[in-house]
Amino acid sequence: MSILSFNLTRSKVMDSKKIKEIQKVKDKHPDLFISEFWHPSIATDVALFTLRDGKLCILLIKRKVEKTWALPGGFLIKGESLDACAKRELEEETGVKDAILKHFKNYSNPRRDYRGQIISAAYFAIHPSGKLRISAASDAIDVKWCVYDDIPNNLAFDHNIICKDAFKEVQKVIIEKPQLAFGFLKDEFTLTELHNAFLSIAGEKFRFKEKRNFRKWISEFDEGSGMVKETGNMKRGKQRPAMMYSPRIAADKEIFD
Amino acid sequence: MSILSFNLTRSKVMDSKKIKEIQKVKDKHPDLFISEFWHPSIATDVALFTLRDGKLCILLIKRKVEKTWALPGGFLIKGESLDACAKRELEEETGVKDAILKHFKNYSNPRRDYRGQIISAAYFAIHPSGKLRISAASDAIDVKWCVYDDIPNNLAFDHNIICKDAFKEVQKVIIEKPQLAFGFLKDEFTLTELHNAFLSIAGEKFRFKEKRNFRKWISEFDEGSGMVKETGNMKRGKQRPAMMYSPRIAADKEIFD
DNA sequence: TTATATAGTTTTAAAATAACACTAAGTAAT
DNA sequence: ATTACTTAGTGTTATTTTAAAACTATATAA
Repeated sequence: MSILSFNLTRSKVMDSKKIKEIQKVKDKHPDLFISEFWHPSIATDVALFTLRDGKLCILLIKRKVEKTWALPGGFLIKGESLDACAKRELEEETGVKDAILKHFKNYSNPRRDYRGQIISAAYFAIHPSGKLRISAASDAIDVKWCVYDDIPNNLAFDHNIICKDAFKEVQKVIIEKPQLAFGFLKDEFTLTELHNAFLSIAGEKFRFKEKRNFRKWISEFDEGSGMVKETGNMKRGKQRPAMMYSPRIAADKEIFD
Repeated sequence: MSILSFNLTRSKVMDSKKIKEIQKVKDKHPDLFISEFWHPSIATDVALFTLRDGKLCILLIKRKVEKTWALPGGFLIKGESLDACAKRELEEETGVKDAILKHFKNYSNPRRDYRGQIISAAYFAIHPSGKLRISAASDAIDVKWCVYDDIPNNLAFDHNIICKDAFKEVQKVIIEKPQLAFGFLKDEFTLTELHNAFLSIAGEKFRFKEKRNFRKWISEFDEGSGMVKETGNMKRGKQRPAMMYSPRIAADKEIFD
């Protein structure tokens, strides 16, 4: 199969200079060009959520090429699973290694990306804001936390839709698997902080809007043994100190079976 | 170690040196990356469920090459979305055009298919058994309905796992969105048939095991307007005739938002 | 006519949820 | 030191939802 026939997968016609360039890269990296038949590209996109000052925020990067804000993400590497790809992309762009990360939907409209047919396996991720050390990655010229309600409506590709779907998914999952809330918090937290996490994410959809009902539910969770345990430490601020807690049930990936 | 020596069979994520090397090539030839670099193959697999004599059954095909039973499915065609691919494959193999069809998980272990790195977007599908006209498709030498509990444990690739996951997903969805049960039934049905559908699929997980509680729930569903409506017809058998009903809420794809 | 099989109905007990108001322990200001 | 203020923390009751239980009705078959 000649290199020219790869053009069939592209809308633009290449000039001879470009063809030479391709040939060079192909010669140098033959195993990256093993494909004989047409395949789509496949990438992962990650909607990373956190809470900052009680507000739900999402991580956005500014794309080098299009100069528009977008979700972090990137292409699958040979020999890699999709989960590993999402984890790697997240690590590369944010330094986050231990986020809760879960696939929730594929986006495969053949015209969703102007560069060609690129299937996106979309993930949501959750991390406490304190631990983040965001570093602009190679294919990004800027990175920022964006309050969820203030997401610009012109994100790259279909990323506005992905953001909305990801948020809906997080709302759904936090109600089905409340342990997910720990993902937003640090190792130790007060019950008020935990309650606020539920209210910030699920809002009206969360059953226990009242402090007392919430605390009762938390303490009776999982056959009465409780969802959290006291750490013995107190959080001291300008008012009455609050008991601090840590999860009794792990918040990591096992909550997804 | 160069990119060239990267081994396809290794499951581990590339180390940072390799990633940097690849990134360099990507940076140097950004527009080549999409269509020219290595891509995985992508396919859809469909777990098609139905009820036969009150028993949950799944459609299996016998693969021409490996001579093993497997789920129907196939490769994505250029310009096609994943949903369209799953729908097409299902139509080609079973003649079913109007099944409920939903993606639930990706399978992307790089060694899941001996032929190479093939990502599978797995779907579950639901259809009443009466309407099926199964026809052996091009890459299958046999097709059959298999009682779910009797699935052979040596299905092709990771299809045993996909079957289990699909079943768990159907159980979960039928409880969250009870309209899914209509997918197993014909246009008209009795309340006993509807009840049996819930019990056959969700079993112990279904809340309304008792006839009277089930009927109350059905009639009060959706703000008291009821989940079904009488058609005026009666089902006549060897015993007392039963009123027939049809869905008041559509069972089609809209139930998935 | 009688036996049998499935259709169809109502009430009560138990459990889960929702609604409700006050006391406790710290800080900041006077 | 007293007072005002802010957040932490706790029990009880009404309401709603769910679970569990027995009997009558209508057809066919023998």
